Amino acid sequence: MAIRHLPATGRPASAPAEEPPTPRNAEKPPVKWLTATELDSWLSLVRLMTWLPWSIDQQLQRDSNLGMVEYQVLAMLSQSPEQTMRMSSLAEITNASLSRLSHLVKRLEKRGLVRREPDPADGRFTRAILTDQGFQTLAAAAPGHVAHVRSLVIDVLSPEQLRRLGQTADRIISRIDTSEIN
Amino acid sequence: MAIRHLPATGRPASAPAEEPPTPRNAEKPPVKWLTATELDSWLSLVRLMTWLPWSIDQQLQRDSNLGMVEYQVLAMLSQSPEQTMRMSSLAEITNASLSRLSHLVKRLEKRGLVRREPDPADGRFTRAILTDQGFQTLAAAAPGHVAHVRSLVIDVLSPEQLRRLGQTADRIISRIDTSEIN
DNA sequence: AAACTTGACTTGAAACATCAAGCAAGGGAT
DNA sequence: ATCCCTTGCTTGATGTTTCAAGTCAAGTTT
Repeated sequence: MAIRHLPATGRPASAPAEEPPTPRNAEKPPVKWLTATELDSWLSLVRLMTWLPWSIDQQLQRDSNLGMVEYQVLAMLSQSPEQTMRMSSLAEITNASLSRLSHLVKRLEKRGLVRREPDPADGRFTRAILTDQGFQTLAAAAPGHVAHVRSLVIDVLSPEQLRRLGQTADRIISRIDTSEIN
Repeated sequence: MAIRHLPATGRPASAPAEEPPTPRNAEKPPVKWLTATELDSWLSLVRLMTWLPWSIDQQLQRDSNLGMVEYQVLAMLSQSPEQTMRMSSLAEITNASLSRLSHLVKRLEKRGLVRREPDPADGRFTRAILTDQGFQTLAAAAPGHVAHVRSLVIDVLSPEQLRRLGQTADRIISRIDTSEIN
């Protein structure tokens, strides 16, 4: 008797076995298990969510000694007026908790890539500021990162496929947003 | 002067600013930066990879006190003959390092959801075995998990969209596989 | 049959993330 | 003015992951 449902990752090679759904007994809505095709697609997506970030991290770490979130922080700062952003905005944009970001930025600060100061306008905010060295680091990391993203994603899909992928992603994200509100 | 490239997550609301590519000077291949549309799609994908796993984890943790990998471990075991798998297979399938899996399974073992024993056939392998209680836990967690996956992904896409999404994911994954080999 | 090598883990320390408090600045409300 | 309350972090303890060794069973060599 198996639970016919889900997450199994595994590189393409190993496909998960299929089985009939568990017998339902109780009176609650009888659980709409996934069909075989749905399951397949879902598992592909799970694999993607598992391996793609891993691969991106891998490349960044290896070539530039940066994790993806750290890269994002630097990248976002570099695009902001005065290379500056509030901690809270950075946190939101990178999906890091404030706490995580605080620790992380402290480490970046120790490495000299970022500087922090209280916002003169409102002392509650902390402004994170990209240093020169931080910019250099980012500039050095960017080409390799872009090349990697291209070779894994952009260049293996047709423009049309890529566009659709993006739209589908947005669709799912919007569902997450609304489901997380209540 | 900004680095015109990438990862910025942020909930749908905040869109990252665009800027011209950094001037190239050196003699290396001149970096094919992403076009605006490519960047958009890529950022959507990054958001998906950031938030979807987060949301799944969230639900599992809240309702069943399990992380996604733990769930996967239980699920994979439940589908295996004798509810048993070798650590190495589990590691591969869940994309956990052996070390991570070892720690993780130790915790599951402490919770009584899994048992371990050396493979009688070859003492180098360790077999992880789903306990009864582990199965109960999984069975209790599955319906909510499936419902969540449905509401975020399966039920918001047409069968055709879902199929395409899965295929695209596979395509990217296969690129990762080959790129990681060398 | 030692002496190696390999494969499959396990372990402990260090890096990092999460969680629960704490703290300080800026508004109100009284 | 003083007392709350909220906001935006920061910190320390705790938990998890990663990293570098270490262990131990099976082969392989010699």
